[in-house]
Amino acid sequence: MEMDSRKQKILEAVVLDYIETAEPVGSRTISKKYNLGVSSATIRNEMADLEEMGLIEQPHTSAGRVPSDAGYRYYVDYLMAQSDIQEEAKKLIQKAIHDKRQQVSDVLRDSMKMLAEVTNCTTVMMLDESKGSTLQLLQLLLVEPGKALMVIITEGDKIENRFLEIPKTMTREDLDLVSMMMNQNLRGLKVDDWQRNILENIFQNLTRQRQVVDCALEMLSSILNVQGKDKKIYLDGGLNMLSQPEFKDVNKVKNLLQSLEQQEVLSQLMEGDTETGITVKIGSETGLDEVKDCSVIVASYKVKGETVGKVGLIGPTRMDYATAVSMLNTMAQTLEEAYKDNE
Amino acid sequence: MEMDSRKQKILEAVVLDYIETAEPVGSRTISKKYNLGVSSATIRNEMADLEEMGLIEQPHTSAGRVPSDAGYRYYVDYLMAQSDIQEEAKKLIQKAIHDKRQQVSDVLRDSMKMLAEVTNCTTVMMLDESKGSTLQLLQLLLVEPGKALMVIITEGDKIENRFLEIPKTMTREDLDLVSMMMNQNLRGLKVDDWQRNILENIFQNLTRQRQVVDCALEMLSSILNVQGKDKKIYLDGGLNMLSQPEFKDVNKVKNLLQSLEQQEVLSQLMEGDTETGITVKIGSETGLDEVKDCSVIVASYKVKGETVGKVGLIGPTRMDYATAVSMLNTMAQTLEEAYKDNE
DNA sequence: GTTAGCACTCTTTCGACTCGAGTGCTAACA
DNA sequence: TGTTAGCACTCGAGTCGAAAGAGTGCTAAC
Repeated sequence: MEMDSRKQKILEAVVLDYIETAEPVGSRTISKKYNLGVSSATIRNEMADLEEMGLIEQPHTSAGRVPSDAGYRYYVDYLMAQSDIQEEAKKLIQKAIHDKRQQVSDVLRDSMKMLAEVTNCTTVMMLDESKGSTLQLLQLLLVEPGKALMVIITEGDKIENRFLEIPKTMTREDLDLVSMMMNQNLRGLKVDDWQRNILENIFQNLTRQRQVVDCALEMLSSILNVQGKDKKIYLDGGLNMLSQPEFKDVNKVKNLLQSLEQQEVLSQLMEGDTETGITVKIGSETGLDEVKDCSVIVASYKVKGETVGKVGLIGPTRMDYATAVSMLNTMAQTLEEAYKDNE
Repeated sequence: MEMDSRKQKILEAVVLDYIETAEPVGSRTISKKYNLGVSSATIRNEMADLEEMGLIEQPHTSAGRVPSDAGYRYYVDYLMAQSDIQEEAKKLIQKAIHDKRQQVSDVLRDSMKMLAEVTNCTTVMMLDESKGSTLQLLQLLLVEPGKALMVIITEGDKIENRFLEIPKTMTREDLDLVSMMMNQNLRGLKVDDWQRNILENIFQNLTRQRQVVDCALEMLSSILNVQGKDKKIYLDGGLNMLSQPEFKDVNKVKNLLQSLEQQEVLSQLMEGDTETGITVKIGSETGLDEVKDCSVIVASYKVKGETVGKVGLIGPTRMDYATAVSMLNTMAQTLEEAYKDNE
C-alpha cells in the first residue's frame, strides 16, 4: 500500500484536528471540516488503509482515529508546513535575546521562559561544555590568614570559585606567586594536556608553597573535569504540560515531572544529531519509557562552527510541531546571531 | 464548653488517625483503636461537642470527623508530643551538614533535599541577607586587555563575580592598586555606610584609574544592595506532595505548584516571628488562598544572635506535625552549631 | 454519666439501561 | 473502478436505581 495525495491530506487532517481538539477524529468530522470533496464513507475507507499502514490508530472500536507515533513522524517529515511563526513571537524572542543588559545566561533563561509560555510546553536549555574546558585565568586571593579563595575562569568566560585552606603562614605574595606560576604553565591547557614536566617545573619553583599548589591543582583538575562531564541544564515551564488533557492523571504527571528532574534523563532527551540543526523525537523515539507520551524537539546552535548549546522543547506527542519547530529555529538562529554580534 | 482531658484525648486520636489514614475518623474506630475505656456512643457525644467547638468537622452527615484548622492548631499547641525524632534521621542531617567538602550553600541544599524526602513534603530554604551585606574582600583581575573580572566576597563567605569593561590601557598593577584602595576604604562597610569623604579619598588617589573605580563602585553597590533586597530561596521536593491523596486533582496541584514557584508567595509563607525559633502556620493561617490546604513550618537559625536563614517545610494540613517540627528543630540547631564550629 | 440499640442519612458501588458517535460492510451508482 | 448512501453493529459515556456500608444522633435503660 502506498501513500497517495488524498491519504496524505487525510492523515494531515487527522493530525491537525487531533492536535487542536485532543479528541479522536472521526470520518464525518474530516469530511465536513476539511473539505476534501469526498464523502465520509470514502474517508472511512482511506482511514482503514492508513490504520493498516500503522499511521493512525483507534483507541477502541467506534471511536475516531488518533495519529500513532509513526503518523506524527510522517507528518513531521513530509507534510508539516514550516509554519510562518507569528511575527510577534519572533520579535519577542529577538527582543529578549538582544536585551544585553543582563548576563548571557540570564537572557537565555528569560527567552526559554517565554518560549515555554508561548508553546505551553516545557523548555530545556543546555550549555554544552562537553569539550573539556581549558584554563583561561587562575588567581588565588588571600581572604584571611589560613583561608584563600581560588578564582578560575575557563574558556567561554565561565567562572568558578572555591575556598581553600592554606597554611597560616602563607602571605598574599606567596599566593600571587603561585597564581602566576600556574597561569604561566597551565593557561590554555586542558587537564589531559598537563604534562609531567610542566607540573614538575611548577613544583620545583615553588617548594615553599608546595602544599598550596598541590591542593589548588587538585581542585583545578576536578573543576575542569567536572565541567566537562555534566553539562549545565536549565528547565522552565515544567508545569505547563499539566494543562493538557493527556496529563489529567496525577500519577502520570508525577512520574513525568520526576523524570524530568533527573539530569540523565534530560541529557538523553537532548541528545541527537547536532549537525542537522534540529531534531524531533516523537513518543517512543525518545527511547525512554517515562516520556513515551511526550515528544522532544531540540535545536542546537553553533558559534564558530562548534555546537555550544542546545535549546529543547518537551511536550505531549500531541503538540503543535509546526509552531514549535519554527520557534526553536528562530530561537537558535537569533542566539547564533547574538553571539556573533558579541564578538 | 470547655476542654477536659477526655476531649483532648479524642481530639488527639482524630488528628493522629486522620494523619495516618487520610480518611474521616469514626467513633467506632477511636473506641477500638485508641482504647480510652469508653464506648463509641460516649465518644460520639464528645465528638459532637468537639464539632460544636469548631475543632473537628464532618465532610457530610454519616461520615467520620476530620480535624479543622483550629483542631490542628489546638493539637500543635497543646497536645503534640515532641516526637523523639528518629535517631537515624538526626544523624543523616548532621552528617549532611558536617560534610565540609562542599560549599555551605551546597550542603544546605543537600540537607533540605534529604529532609524533603524523609518527610515527603516540600522544603524551602531561605538565606536571609536582608541586613545588607558588608564587604569582606574585593579584587579586580585582568582577564584580557580591556576586560576585568571583579570578585567580591561579602560577609558570610558569599561570592559574587562580575565582568567589567575597562580601558585597554589598564594594567594588572592598576587593577591591583584599585583593589587595594577599595579594600582599605570599604572593607567591613555596608553601602549605606560609605561616606562622601571615603569615596573622595579613593578618587583622589586614583585619578588615572578613575573610570574603573567609578564602574566598580557602581557594580559593587548594586551587588550589596540587591543582595539585601531579594533573599535567596531554594526549593526542594516540590513534587513530593503529589503522592498525598489530597492532591489527586491535577488542577489543584497545578495551582499549588505554580504558586510555590513564585518568590513572593514563598516569602510570605516563610514570614513569621523569628524570635520564637519555630513557627507553624496551619491552612488558612497562611493567609494565602492558594495554599489553604497546606501547612507551613518554619525554623529560623541564628548566628551571633542574628537570624541569617530559615528552613521551612510545606505539606498538606494533614501532615505529621510532630515529626516535622522535630526534624526542622534538629536541622536549625545543627546548622547553628555548624556555623559556630566554622568560626 | 455511660451504654446499647435503632432509625436515619448519606456516600459508594454496581449493574442495567440508553444514547450517541463512529465504524465496517454491502449494494447501488456514475 | 472508484464513490457513495444506508444500515447494522460495537463500544464508551452517562443516567438511574437499588443495595451495601459506614457513621451518626437520639432515646431509653443501666
